[in-house]
Amino acid sequence: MQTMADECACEVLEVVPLVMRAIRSEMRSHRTPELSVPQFRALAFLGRHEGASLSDVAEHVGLTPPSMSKMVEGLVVRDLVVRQVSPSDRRRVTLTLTARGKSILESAHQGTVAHLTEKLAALSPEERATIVQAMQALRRAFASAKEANTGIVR
Amino acid sequence: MQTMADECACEVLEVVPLVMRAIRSEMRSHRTPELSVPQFRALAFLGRHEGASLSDVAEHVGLTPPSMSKMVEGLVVRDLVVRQVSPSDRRRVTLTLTARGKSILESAHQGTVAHLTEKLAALSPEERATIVQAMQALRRAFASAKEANTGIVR
DNA sequence: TATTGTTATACTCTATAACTATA
DNA sequence: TATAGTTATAGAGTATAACAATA
Repeated sequence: MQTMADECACEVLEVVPLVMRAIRSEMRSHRTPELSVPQFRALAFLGRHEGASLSDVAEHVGLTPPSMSKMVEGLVVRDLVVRQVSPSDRRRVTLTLTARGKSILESAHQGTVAHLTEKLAALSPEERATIVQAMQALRRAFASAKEANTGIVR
Repeated sequence: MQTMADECACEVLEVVPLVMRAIRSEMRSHRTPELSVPQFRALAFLGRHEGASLSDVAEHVGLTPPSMSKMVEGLVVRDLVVRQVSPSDRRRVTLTLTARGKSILESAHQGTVAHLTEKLAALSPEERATIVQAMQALRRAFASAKEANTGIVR
């Protein structure tokens, strides 16, 4: 069903940047502590993977190690993340959220979800259910092989 | 159904950045003529609205006029866009795609759709149909009142 | 005076290349 | 030699403020 896959791709290409723009602008607004989307994603990853290394986070967020090193430096200065040398392999660093980091991650998440929820309230319950299903499918299609190894064939 | 709207927002917040990353990386790859996502969106808008002013494009893409002015300067230098003073109101500029601009817009669109299609091929036809429906709903929820039609003409 | 666009300036984000420390 | 991370440097991309031209 090649036509359908193409149509689907076109729709995704048109709509995803639109939604992304809303997410970014909310994330950077002053209603919520100011975080860029990659910063938010890095904090969220650390929330789920306590003690991850710099490379782990870089790979998940999709940045090069130097860029991530710089981002982490900023997060450490802002007291959102603790960076420690790993005892077992002194080349590695171990990253964890501070209490403040956890709290700010949570606020940013809440604020953004609230804003999206407001927009989604214009839709019907059935449409929202469809969106949930679609997001789950897209997650399987686009998740990196490492983090969520589902049925992605090559 | 507040819970559902919240769940829906959470899913969107997790998955949309993931898909966006794939779109961006394809857009900037060398398979397709290198364009940033905002550049692509500006060209696509000009494809649909020939002779639009700088402010029109800035508003659609979501940039300030100075930023758009700079972007347009780059597109003019790359021979993708023509910038002319409007005869009726000499403060305005009239922007149009060059033949090269049209062709590069089309290549970028094709290349990105092909890449997305490849990823979506891992899903079932039913799942793709669900995604199409979800995208249509999201478009309604997030499109600016002014320009509901964000599509590319194919 | 108000509007349209540009210039000047500064800051964030990202990359590549070269380096340090450790294994 | 290979790996993990950092530093140095450069280039987009974006914003705000100030300006010029036109209405």
